[in-house]
Amino acid sequence: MADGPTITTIAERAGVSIASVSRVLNGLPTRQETVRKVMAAAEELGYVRNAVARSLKSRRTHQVAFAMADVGNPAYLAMLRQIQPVLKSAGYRLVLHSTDAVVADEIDVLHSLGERYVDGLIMSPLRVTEQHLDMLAAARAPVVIIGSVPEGTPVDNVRADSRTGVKLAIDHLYRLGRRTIGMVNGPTDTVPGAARGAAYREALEDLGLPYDEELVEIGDFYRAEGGRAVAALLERRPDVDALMCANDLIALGALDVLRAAGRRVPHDVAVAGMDDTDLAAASWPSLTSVSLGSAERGKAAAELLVDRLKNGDREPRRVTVPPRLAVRASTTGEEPAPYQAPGAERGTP
Amino acid sequence: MADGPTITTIAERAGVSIASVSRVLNGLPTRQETVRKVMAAAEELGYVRNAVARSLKSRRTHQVAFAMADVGNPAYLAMLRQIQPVLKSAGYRLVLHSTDAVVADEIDVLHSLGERYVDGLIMSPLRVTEQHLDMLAAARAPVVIIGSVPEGTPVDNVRADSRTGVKLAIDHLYRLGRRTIGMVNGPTDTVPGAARGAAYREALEDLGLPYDEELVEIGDFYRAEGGRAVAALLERRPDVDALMCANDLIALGALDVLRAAGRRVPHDVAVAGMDDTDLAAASWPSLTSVSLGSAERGKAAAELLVDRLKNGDREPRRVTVPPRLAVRASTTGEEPAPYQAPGAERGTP
DNA sequence: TTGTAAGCGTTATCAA
DNA sequence: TTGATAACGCTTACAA
Repeated sequence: MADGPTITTIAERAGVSIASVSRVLNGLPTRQETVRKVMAAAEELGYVRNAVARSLKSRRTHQVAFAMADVGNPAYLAMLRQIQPVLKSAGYRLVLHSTDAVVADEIDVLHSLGERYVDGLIMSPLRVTEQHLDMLAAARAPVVIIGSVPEGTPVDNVRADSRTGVKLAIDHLYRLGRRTIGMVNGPTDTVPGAARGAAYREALEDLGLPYDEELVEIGDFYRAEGGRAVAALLERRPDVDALMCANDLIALGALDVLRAAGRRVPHDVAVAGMDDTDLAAASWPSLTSVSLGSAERGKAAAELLVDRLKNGDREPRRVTVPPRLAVRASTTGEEPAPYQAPGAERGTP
Repeated sequence: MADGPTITTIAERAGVSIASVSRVLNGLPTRQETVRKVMAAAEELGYVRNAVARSLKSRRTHQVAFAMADVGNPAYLAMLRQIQPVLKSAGYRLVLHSTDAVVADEIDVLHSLGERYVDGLIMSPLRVTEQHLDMLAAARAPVVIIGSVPEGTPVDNVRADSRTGVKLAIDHLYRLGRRTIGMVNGPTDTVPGAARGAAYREALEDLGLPYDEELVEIGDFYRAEGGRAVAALLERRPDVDALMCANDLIALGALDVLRAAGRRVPHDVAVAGMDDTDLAAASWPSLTSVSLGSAERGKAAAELLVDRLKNGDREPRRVTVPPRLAVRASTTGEEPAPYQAPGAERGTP
């Protein structure tokens, strides 16, 4: 942990000026003999370039930040997993910010761009407030937002399409012959809750099915809460033959409760989740689930940012990632063969 | 995205020297009038300190790196989730490195400490090679290793105890009356594979049970592979009444295959996994699983590093985190009540 | 081809 | 209490 050598140390050792050292290190035209001497000295001293000093001079840190509410959330994790390699291969390090779903922390991150410790930022805010928009307009580094921003906001933007996602699932249930399709949602004062609730209603309308408030139950985006909500729904409407759950955890809660109630899935009640997390493939029966393309959104966001860091100013771009329905046993009854490898699973070590 | 103001800009605006600006900004004793002028100018200009310049001067970046094979791996994710808040509250940013299980990449990360873009590093290497040890001895910043390093290695070190972990599970199975306990392991040329295989053998010995090679099957740490291995084992030893699986994915594969074979879990065959991932609680039947304390290890590592960054040189410290057995239905047959909230689940948004 | 020197934006020393 | 100035470690004109 001794103090590292600098170009000055090398210059002395090699008997040349620091300018020559720098030139050699950067591959600029230099006399062969000088190159040799400098390389030898650098080698002997175990020289490594000081990234901070380079950044100060070049005004580039080769770092990019990714800010989201919580890495533990599978959706953000999926984004992160795609963002990382894109940045890495473009030569950027990744700085991770967890904002714990606190808006003030998000604003903080935007503000901290002024410190210039990163060249750009990818942010997936919970919701975009007025304050966000103000800060975005004044941001001191390029920002890519994963989520929706108003037309005209001067940032690149990647969005999901949860409305179409819900529709995919509802249409699927309808084609399977289900006509009494309930909805188990999370709080409707959240962005996803509101969007998914509205989408459910629209999807029914498109199919000519009546919207019935009795078939809708609001809980929270967790397994136990989801289970409770499903129990209440079943109590009220024992004739329900399908459940559209606003996320996978709620759907797992639904499976718990249906099993306890002696209802067979999908024979009596078909169940669909959303987000297509690892849990969907792990549960039994495995869970049909709508993927909103978190992985793709992460990848797109990283690519947009890298592109912008190359080409300073172009028009802000917008990318919308289409949803995808992963059909599994909880609606069709057909478990995949046990030996068939599911997607990218990860385990020990 | 205009070029940000610097202390020079402020100095001009306030009609004072840059030294005064710096003093005010750092809360050093200054005349009230000067403070006012400087603060006003800083405010108007929307000044934010340049972190890079500060770092160059102070030789501290307030950044810490965490390097592991793959964030997608639940064990590393659990570490990350604990590391993040510890660092954050200590005033450090987190730089994330995924090494993709490539040893050269790990060495690279160690080498890059010389660039001084971080004040310290937490690393969870796959295995610690000679080269690792050489680099660690010469590391240009404090390092905490999650994993085992030889006695005398000059780094703080946090380790799990997989041997005791396996023993916990085997003892549990034994107490439930199982006497023909099979082992489904991953490759034994990996560190976890070797350790868990050896621990299985020892645990049996401790109980006075014979070690029988026929009861051991090697596959890989994935669900499909695990299933295949279990099928082979069942074929050879249909009398097996319990399966110790080297991780949760293997255990899920075991559940798949046992179900397909018409064997009831746990009535005919009890199943235990390892790592206690989210999947263990999500599966059905829910999975008894050994936690090796990834979360605790992450937390301990972060705390060790923060402590060392405060108190330059103290003796290297070693922390061992004890394993814990999460008992669930795959061994006891008792599903938790559906309404009972499982651990910290995360979902939408 | 090489060296001198300025400058990136700070902090910190030293006189005034 | 303040200002001029020298670092921090690097890149890059500009001169030699």
